[in-house]
Amino acid sequence: MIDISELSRKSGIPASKLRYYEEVGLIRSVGRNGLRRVFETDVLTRLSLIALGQVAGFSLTEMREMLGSERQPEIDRDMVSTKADLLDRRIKELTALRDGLRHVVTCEAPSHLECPTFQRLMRIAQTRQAMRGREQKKPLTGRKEGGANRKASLLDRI
Amino acid sequence: MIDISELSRKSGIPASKLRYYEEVGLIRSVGRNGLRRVFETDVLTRLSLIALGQVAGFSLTEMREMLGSERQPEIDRDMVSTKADLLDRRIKELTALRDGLRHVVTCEAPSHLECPTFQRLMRIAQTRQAMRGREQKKPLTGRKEGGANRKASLLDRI
DNA sequence: ACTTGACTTCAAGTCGACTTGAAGTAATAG
DNA sequence: CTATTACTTCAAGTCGACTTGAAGTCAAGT
Repeated sequence: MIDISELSRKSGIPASKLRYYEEVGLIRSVGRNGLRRVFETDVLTRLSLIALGQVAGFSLTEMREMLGSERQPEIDRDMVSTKADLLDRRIKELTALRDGLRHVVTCEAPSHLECPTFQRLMRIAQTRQAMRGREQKKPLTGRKEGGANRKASLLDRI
Repeated sequence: MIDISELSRKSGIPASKLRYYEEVGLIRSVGRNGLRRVFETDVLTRLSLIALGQVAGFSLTEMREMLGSERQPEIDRDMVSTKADLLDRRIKELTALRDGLRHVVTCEAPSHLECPTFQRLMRIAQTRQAMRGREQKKPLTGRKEGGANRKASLLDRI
């Protein structure tokens, strides 16, 4: 049992962020001491899990769904698997990109625009541009109302 | 010489986005026909270049600096090189992550939290969390005033 | 001469993940 | 018994990259 400042200290996460995470249901406090939130120490693990998920490209919303509000966070294997595949594709793209960039640095074609490697790169970018996913997102909080659309997909993030 | 709707059609980029790009100085129109913007056809190349840059993790601000307002976009080799290195690091991270995720799917440790691979992963995430860059950003437009701080670094995007 | 349709500007909204600031409260130190 | 300090809430701001909407303008077609 620790309070928010200690959790903050131990996790390296600012208190505001912790409050935010609680607000959106990613973590929960087990009670209060006066006004002060009191957490169980195992939220530390959960926080690591969340940080990991973020690096892997999960959104907080996804993670809330995955981790559930369960005591023992049980991980959805299908979701993880899908994400791994997504990562894999992204890695391939980035690798092509990296090699392309490296090439650009050393390439001595009169102009990059005439260099075939560069042109292949540009085609990659175009392709990406073309396939923009259209999905419905449910808001994390209900704080700000309004209802238009922008359909950022997983592909944008990973 | 083409007008915006044709540029939009040919590039697959919505007109609003093209106007925005012009507003922030990424592309420029060579004149007007009435109110209508008129572009030179070679902005198409520039737009590909921009798309490419985005995939590579450049921000629009960076690209404005790199591409300059020059006719022949000359590319800054140092910047590209740096970006390639950044990409490289990111690729390594993502690879570790992907392998880790794959492992998680098949791992039969009683709980993921006890699995050493998983714990190594979590350490990666923690490390990332720890090193948050602090840099000054100049705003792209002067549209919305205000001056607090949030220091998203390149690392967040790539 | 007028309508139409495609453009124009400008301000404001959107999204996710937070941070910031003002105003309030409550456990502890003296 | 009051300060102090550390928390609390809630609304609003931030960032980048755009999109949306209202209101205006203009060239071309009838």
